[in-house]
Amino acid sequence: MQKSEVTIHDISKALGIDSSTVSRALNDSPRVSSKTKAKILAKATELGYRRNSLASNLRTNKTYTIGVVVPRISRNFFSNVISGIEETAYENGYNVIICQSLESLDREQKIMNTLLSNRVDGVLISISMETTSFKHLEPFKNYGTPIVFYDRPCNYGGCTSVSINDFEASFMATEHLIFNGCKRIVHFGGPQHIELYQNRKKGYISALEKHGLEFDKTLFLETKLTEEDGVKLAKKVINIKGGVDGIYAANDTSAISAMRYFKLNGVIIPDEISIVGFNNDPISVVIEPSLTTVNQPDFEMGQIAAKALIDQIKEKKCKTKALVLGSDLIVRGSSSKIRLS
Amino acid sequence: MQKSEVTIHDISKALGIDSSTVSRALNDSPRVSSKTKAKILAKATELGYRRNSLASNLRTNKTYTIGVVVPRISRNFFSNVISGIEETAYENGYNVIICQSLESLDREQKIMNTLLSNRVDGVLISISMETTSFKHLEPFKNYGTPIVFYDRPCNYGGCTSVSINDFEASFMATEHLIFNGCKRIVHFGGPQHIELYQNRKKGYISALEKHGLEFDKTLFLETKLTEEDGVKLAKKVINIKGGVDGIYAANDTSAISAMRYFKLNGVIIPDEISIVGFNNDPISVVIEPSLTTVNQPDFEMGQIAAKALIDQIKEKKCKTKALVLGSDLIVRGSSSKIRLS
DNA sequence: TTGTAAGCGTTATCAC
DNA sequence: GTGATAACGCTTACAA
Repeated sequence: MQKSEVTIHDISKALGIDSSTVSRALNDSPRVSSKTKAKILAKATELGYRRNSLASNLRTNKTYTIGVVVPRISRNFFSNVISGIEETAYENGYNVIICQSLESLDREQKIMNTLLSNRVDGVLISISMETTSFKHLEPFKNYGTPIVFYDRPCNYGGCTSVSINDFEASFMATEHLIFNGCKRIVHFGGPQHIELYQNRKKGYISALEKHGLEFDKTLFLETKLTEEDGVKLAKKVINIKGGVDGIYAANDTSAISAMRYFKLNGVIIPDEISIVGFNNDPISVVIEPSLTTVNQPDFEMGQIAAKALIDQIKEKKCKTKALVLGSDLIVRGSSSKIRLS
Repeated sequence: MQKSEVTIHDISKALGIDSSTVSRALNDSPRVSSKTKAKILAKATELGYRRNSLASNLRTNKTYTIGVVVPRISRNFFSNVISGIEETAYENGYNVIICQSLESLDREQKIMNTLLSNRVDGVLISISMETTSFKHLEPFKNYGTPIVFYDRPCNYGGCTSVSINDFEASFMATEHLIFNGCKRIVHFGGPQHIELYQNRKKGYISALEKHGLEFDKTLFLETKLTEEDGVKLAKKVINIKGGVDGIYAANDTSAISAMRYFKLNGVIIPDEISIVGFNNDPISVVIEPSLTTVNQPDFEMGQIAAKALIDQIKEKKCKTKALVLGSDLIVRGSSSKIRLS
């Protein structure tokens, strides 16, 4: 019931040892004899001492905390990335502070301000879909606080980006539809100021061209790829002149939402329209037919991004511009002319 | 390119105004004339000043940060709770630091230690499935740092718990199966040292008894309700002597996993076995047949828990022991003898 | 190996 | 309304 805040000075007084020695002992410095170290540690636990990180961080100008900015933690892909980040961070003695931008630039700016004020040692960020300028990242440069982008790479200040090869993955996905006989393939694209979605579009176009299919602008539909967008997109697809026999969506959320709309409206998948998504969301394997989709190494991406950031915090490593991970297409029922379970 | 850390002293020097006045101005104290306030603010932005929260927090012994401990952020229910927490926290000027226990007591203990060291102003926690002792919460009492439980209530130190009425929800769910003609209903239960799962079991038993169905111990199956558990449970159910015509699962994860196993093995749902889950996971509406499930006000739960905690941090409110929210059963195809979409 | 003393950046308590 | 000064709890030269 004591409202104590036991400090090193309390331990110091209790033992008649100077607080500097206590500090050293608690930090396991080799400059303290093991005898006194033991005495101090014992007293510390006895009194219920807990280091005050605030004071310590202020003094050392290190927080051992990294900020993680994520568009939306409820997306399975991102929550797996976060788990990977946490794993690596904790292994290296870093704490993680997670913030959701909810795809809003305004929130993202506020978040960056708080992270700055809290003097995080580094930031891992997947920029929001609204982010077009990087002004809110500038201050970090001045402070020498490293930033690493994950999933959505950015050409900014020579920062490292960790992602998959979106062009190639997109190319594969589109080509798969072509191999399955699709000739009029719609692409559900994301905001085109985001490099990631540009690359997915480019991969799509490139695959079309390789197979002698001309890129038809009316078959490219740009949205934020939310569940609501999925329904709107599905409606549009149904009304496209000349018909559509395939869809390559830049995420599963929109693909699944569209699929559900099609099913409710009697459009047979994959017989009438084949669909390929992106992210391998848990729903993609449950929906019927199951959704063909691009699988990314999400957990690993988190680990690698965290490792890269920590290396930069320790400034032992030179910055790698881009770390590119592999990905693979998981073929399921939604894209095959023969129905699979 | 400057490696500056602009402090109030820099502003102080630049203007020939004492740093204490600068501090007051930056905190919008009424004891500074608006003229000097304007001058200081202008200089601050000019120099790119950012408050050092570490120093400020150390001095004031307040961090305006609350720790959130969550079993697993990838669970839709929890990520929605988190969104609710963040919303309310930010509105009230609090930062949120999210930590995953991954249902491990060991991790939970480590997390609590870090939160303590970081001197969070309060903690919101949904205890892990392994948590049987509360020793790791003790230190918070000594520091006078309030703790609020959410989703999984606990009788500990007079702390507030925010949850739904699990007994009632469970009762409803089970009764619904009975109304649909089920006589041999299996319950997929969670760890019974957790109050939440005790209450769900009690609700199940109570509903059975009300309708003259005896509680059969062999129909109660306790696991951690993971996806893997769902498969194991489904196998067991198929082999239960005397057969089974209904399942009430304490979460959707296990229910959905079991459903998928049943479907692959030719067990027809709901004709042969009706199923009801818990949490209204996004998958529950996509799977076929869609899953009848208990819907909880997740986002709201987060808001309310955060509000309760913040009130206690400000010590303006007396502690309410328990805050109980409503819930409702969403009836879908998995529990009706007539198939629904 | 241990002690002394200064300081991290901010705010609170006095004065004036 | 503003200024001087001490203090929050910890770390780290430097001294002993």
